[in-house]
Amino acid sequence: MRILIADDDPQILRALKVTLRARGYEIFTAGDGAEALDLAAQHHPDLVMLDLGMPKLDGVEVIQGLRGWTQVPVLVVSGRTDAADKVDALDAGADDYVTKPFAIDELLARIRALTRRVVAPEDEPIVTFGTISVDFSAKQVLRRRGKASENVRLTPTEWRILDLLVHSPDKLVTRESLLTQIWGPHHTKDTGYLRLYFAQLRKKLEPVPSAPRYLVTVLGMGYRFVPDAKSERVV
Amino acid sequence: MRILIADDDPQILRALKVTLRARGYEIFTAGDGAEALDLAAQHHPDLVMLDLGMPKLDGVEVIQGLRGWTQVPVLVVSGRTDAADKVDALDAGADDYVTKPFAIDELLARIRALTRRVVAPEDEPIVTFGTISVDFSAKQVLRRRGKASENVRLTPTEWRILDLLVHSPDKLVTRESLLTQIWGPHHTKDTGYLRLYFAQLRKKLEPVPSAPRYLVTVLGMGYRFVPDAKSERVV
DNA sequence: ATCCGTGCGTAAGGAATTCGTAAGAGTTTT
DNA sequence: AAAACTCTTACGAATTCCTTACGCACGGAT
Repeated sequence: MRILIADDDPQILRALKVTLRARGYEIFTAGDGAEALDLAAQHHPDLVMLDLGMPKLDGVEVIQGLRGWTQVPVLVVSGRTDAADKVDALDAGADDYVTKPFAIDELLARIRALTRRVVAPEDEPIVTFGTISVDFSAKQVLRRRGKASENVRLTPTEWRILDLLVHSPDKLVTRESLLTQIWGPHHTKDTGYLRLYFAQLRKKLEPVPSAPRYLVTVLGMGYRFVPDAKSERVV
Repeated sequence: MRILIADDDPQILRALKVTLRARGYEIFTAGDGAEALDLAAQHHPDLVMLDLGMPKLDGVEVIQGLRGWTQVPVLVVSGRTDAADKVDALDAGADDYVTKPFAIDELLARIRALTRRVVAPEDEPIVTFGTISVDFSAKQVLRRRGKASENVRLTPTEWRILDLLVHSPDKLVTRESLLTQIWGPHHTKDTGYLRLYFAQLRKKLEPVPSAPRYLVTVLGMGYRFVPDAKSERVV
C-alpha cells in the first residue's frame, strides 16, 4: 500500500514517515503542493495525505489538481479547525479531514478506512480471454500453452493500461483518458509511447499480435477491450 | 439520495431529520440498532448515519451487520470522543466518525464527501432506429442483419455529426451549426465535405441510402434526425 | 409545361493524420 | 555489472480528411 504525504513541516513529515513505514506502508513525501502533484502522477499512491498551508500550491489546489485525473482517496491533516476550512477541503474533493494534534491510533484507523474500499473487492473475479487469465487481486497473468500455464510478466505501466481497459469491457477508452490517468493531467498528447505499450501488451497477451482480437484499436479515438462473446446472446 | 439515521435520542433524530430534509435528502429514522438494520435492508439507503450507544444493538454491531451484505457508506455520529471508540468503529467498517457536538456545515460536507463516489457514471441509453443501434457511451454502432449483428465502423468526424443529430431528434440542425460545432467557429461555409460525410453516414446507417429515412435533408437549411414513430402516438 | 440557377448527392484522387513496428539511448531496478 | 523499464525517434502502411469535379433534383420564373 503506497501513501503520499505532503506537509511543509519537515518534522511532522519525518514523524509520519517513520510511523507509517513501521506499519508496512510504502511512503513518499513532498514538501510543497507542486511536488505533491508531481509525485502523485509519478507513483500513483493508494492514499494521499495533505496539509493545507503549503507553499507553491495550497492543499485545496492540490486536491483540485488530483481530482482532474484520479479518484485516489485524499486525507487532509491540518491545524485549521474551522468548519469552513473543513467544508472547503471536503467539497474540493477530500475524503476525510483530521485536525492537528491528532491521536495516531485514530489517524491509522482512518487510513485503514479510506484504503479499505480500494482493496475491498478482494474477491475480484479472474478475467479470462483467449488463453489468458488475468488475476487482478494477485496481480498475475497466466497464459495457457497446451496443458501447462506460464507466467506472463507485465511491467507496472503495462499493468495499469491493462487494468483500465479490462475494467471497461466493450467500452471505448480514449487515448486522452489513458494518458491523463496514467501519466498525469498534463499529458494530453501522445508522443508515441502509448502505441509502444500496446504493441508490448499485444505481444504478451494476444494469440496473434499482428491481428489483435482483444486489445482493439479504434482509429482516431482510442482503444477497446473486446472480451470473448458470451454464450447467451442478449439482443 | 436516501439517508438512514439511527439514534436513540429522539431530539437529535428530529433535528437531523429536519435539517437534512431541507437539503433535499430522503430520510429514514431508526430509534435503535435492530430497527436500523431492518430499515437498511428494506430501503437500501445511500448513506447510514449511526449513533454508538443505542439499545438492542450497539452501533459497532450494526456496522458489522451491515457489512455482511452491503458496502453502503457509514457515518458514525457519537458523543464518545475516545480514540479507542473511533478506532473500533472505523475498523468495524465505518467510513467516517464525527463527535457530538458537531458543526452542521461540517457534517453536511462529510455527507457530501461520502455520497460523492456513489453516483456511478450512468450509461447513456442506447438509441435505436431501423436496424441500427447506437451506443454512445461505448462508441459503438450495431447493424442487425437477420439474426446476427455486425459492427459498423464510424470515423471520429462521423461520430460527432451523428452525435449532434441524434441528440436533437426531430429538430432542424442547420448546416452552419454543424460546421461551427465540428470544425470550429471560423468554418461557416461548406465547401462540400459536409455533404460527403452525410453520404458516408447514410451509406453505413440507412436501409436505403439513396432514400434517407432517418438522416433527412432540409433543403437550403440543414439536416434533421427523424426517429422511428413511438408506438403510442400523441397528436 | 419548360427553362434555368442554386443546392444537393456521388465519385475519384491526393494530402494529412494516425497507427504499428523497430532500433536505440537514458534511467532505474535487481 | 547486468537486466529491466521507460521513453524518443524514425519510417512504412493504413485510414481518414478534404478538394475537385460532375450529374441530378428541386423551386421559381417565364
